[in-house]
Amino acid sequence: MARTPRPAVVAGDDARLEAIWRTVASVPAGQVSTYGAIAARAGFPGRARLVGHALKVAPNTLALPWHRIVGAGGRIAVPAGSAAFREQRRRLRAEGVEVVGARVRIPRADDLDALLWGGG
DNA sequence: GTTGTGACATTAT
DNA sequence: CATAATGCCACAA
Repeated sequence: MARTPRPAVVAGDDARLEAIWRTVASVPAGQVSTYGAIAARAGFPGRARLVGHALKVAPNTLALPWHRIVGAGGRIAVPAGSAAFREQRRRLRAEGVEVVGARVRIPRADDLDALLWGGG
């Protein structure tokens, strides 16, 4: 048979991205989450970078709330001053999220979303 | 196959 | 709060 073991319908990489996309989409408006939390929720603890990559390669048609995903401590992960940064800050503020500099004023965002997802 | 970089996290200093 | 070091995985050259 073919010596190219290249499964056309392999769900290796795509499956992970889909899982992450779904988790990101599950973040409620007005609430922010972190890469680590999303990764853990998607089933990939410790793979925060994978989340970043997933968002980067995420098709625009999914309309994922990427602006609700911030770094640890509510730190915006995009370069301050860039178009993405302003866009994210603008969207977060539009959803009632207080943004100061390159940070969102959400106390213990990690614990909060974890509690929200774990308790209800 | 190695190296460098990255929309990251955590711990230590 | 900033910097350095380490871990983690995916991708481009």
